[in-house]
Amino acid sequence: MNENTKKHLRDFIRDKISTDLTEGINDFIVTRFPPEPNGYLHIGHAKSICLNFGVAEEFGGRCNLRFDDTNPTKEEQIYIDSIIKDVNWLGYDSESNIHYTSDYFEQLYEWATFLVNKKLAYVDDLTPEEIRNYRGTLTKPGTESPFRNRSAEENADLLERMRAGEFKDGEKSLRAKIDMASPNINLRDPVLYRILSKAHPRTGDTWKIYPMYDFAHGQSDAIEDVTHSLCTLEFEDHRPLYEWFLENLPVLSKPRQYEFSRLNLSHTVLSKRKLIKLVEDNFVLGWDDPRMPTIAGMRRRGVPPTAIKDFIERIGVTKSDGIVEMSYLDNTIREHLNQTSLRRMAVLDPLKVIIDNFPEDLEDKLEAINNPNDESAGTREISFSREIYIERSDFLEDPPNKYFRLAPGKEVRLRYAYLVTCTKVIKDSNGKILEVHCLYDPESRGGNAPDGRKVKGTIHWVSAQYSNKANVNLYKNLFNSEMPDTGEDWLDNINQDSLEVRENCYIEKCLTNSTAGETVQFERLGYFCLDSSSEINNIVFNRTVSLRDTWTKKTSKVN
RNA sequence: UGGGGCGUAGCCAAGUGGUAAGGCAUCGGGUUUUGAUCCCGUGUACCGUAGGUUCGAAUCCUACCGCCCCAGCCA
Repeated sequence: MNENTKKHLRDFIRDKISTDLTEGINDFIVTRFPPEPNGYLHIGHAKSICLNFGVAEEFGGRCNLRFDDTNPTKEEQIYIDSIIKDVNWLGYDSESNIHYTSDYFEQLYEWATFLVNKKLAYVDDLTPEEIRNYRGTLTKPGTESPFRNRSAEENADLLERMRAGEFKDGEKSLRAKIDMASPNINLRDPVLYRILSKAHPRTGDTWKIYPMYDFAHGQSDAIEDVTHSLCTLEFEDHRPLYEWFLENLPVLSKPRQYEFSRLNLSHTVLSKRKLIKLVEDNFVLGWDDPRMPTIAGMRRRGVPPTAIKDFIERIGVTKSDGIVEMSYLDNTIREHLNQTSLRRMAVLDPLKVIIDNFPEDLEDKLEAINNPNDESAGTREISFSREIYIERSDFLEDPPNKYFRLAPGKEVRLRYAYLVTCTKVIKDSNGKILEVHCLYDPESRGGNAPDGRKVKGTIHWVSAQYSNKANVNLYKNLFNSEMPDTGEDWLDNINQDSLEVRENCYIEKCLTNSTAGETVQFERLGYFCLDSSSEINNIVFNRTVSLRDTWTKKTSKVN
């Protein structure tokens, strides 16, 4: 999709920004993507990334990458690094405009003392458990803390001593003085600062207290002159708090928060807690396991970033939460790869075919088209020989009607090579087919017979002599159920067959020059790319996504 | 049963008072040296339900129903 044909994206957020611009409420749009560096980015984050960076691009504004690093107990530098890499890979500038909430710790602290002096915040001695009990429930109002009415002077002193590290974790906290009876629980004197004796990845040991999300986010937006703070639906209840801080603090700009629904994808999980579980308990091989819905996993699987962006654009931005079918993502990936990927041949379940009337020592070099959708991709040479491999599923001794492949006495086209007819089947004592013998039509070089006879079936093949061996990883959905995320037994839904390793595959010679990340099509099979672990003596390919297959769909329906 | 949201075909989603876009999937058909791609066609959506206002309602009003989120010193 080039600039001219690219459709104009429209949704309630872009509509709002449009009118804000035309009505002069803003003259420059600033958004931000605010990940907490406590895990790898996944496809759900991609939605937020594409929205925030996309909107900034479309309206000529700016999008800040801001690490929301207010909780050192969970955050790590490796996550910061991975996030920068992933955002960049998606095609957005993640390096020249990086911000950290921790850069604002001093300012945030100053604002905390400001609230203390205005008697809008107080130091509470209640323990976390007591605070919970005092908070009330969804239907019962909370109770005010006995420490709620300390003097500004005492609070200022206590806050200073909290910062100085005079108290143990959990011993005291700073709370906003709002309304313990509010029907919105977020307004029942939310905690602003907690004591955490934990070194921070960036600020080290300089802080003993750390701001909570609610006290940090809106103010950070204000500091960065963010105009539209776009977040997911679960923060809707926090908006009154977000605004409360902006109204009661001497901030210089007034960002506005807008909420959209987060992405739910079928047959996978998209919560960081669950993804961490999959990694740490070795249900997958790591954050970048190709079965993971992480950006890193999809990259390793061979998914192009443009396909991810396109998918995000297709599903739209709304406030209604639904679940998008994984097949929709797969389909979008296929669509992109179909246009761009080079065609190659590989056999993943080899069955040897011997062409009895083909010269024994001849290496017949044939011409094959690299990409029928892109003439500029040109052609390549592939070597044909007397012994070749075909897919075991492309031969049937007793084929059903309309089986357009190889069978005894039947003729089939070997793609870009010759027409061959099966003459003999060799089996072992158990009846397993060991090899198949054929005769070829020497006049059919390239695939067409001079007499013009029609041969319906075309199958792929690889020369036994002029080829390389490889391992191929075939991936399926990580979860069997459509919505594994519901319920405590989500791990029971894991698909035990999500990874199938084919160790005896043959690939055409030129595939040895592949590089990781360059996805090619194995004709009639699907899209594949070299795995990052691949070595010259141990070539490994990953299946990105299969080709659509109406044949097996049709035959399995009959059964 | 406190508060905040959401309910348009299997899925996503336009629509903002004038008589239901589009994409994906499905199912047909055509082209094809990938059973892929491509092309053409294909959907009685009681617009959550029930009332009401109106000449006219998916759009406005009322009530009800269903689903999601909130009781971390997580974000």
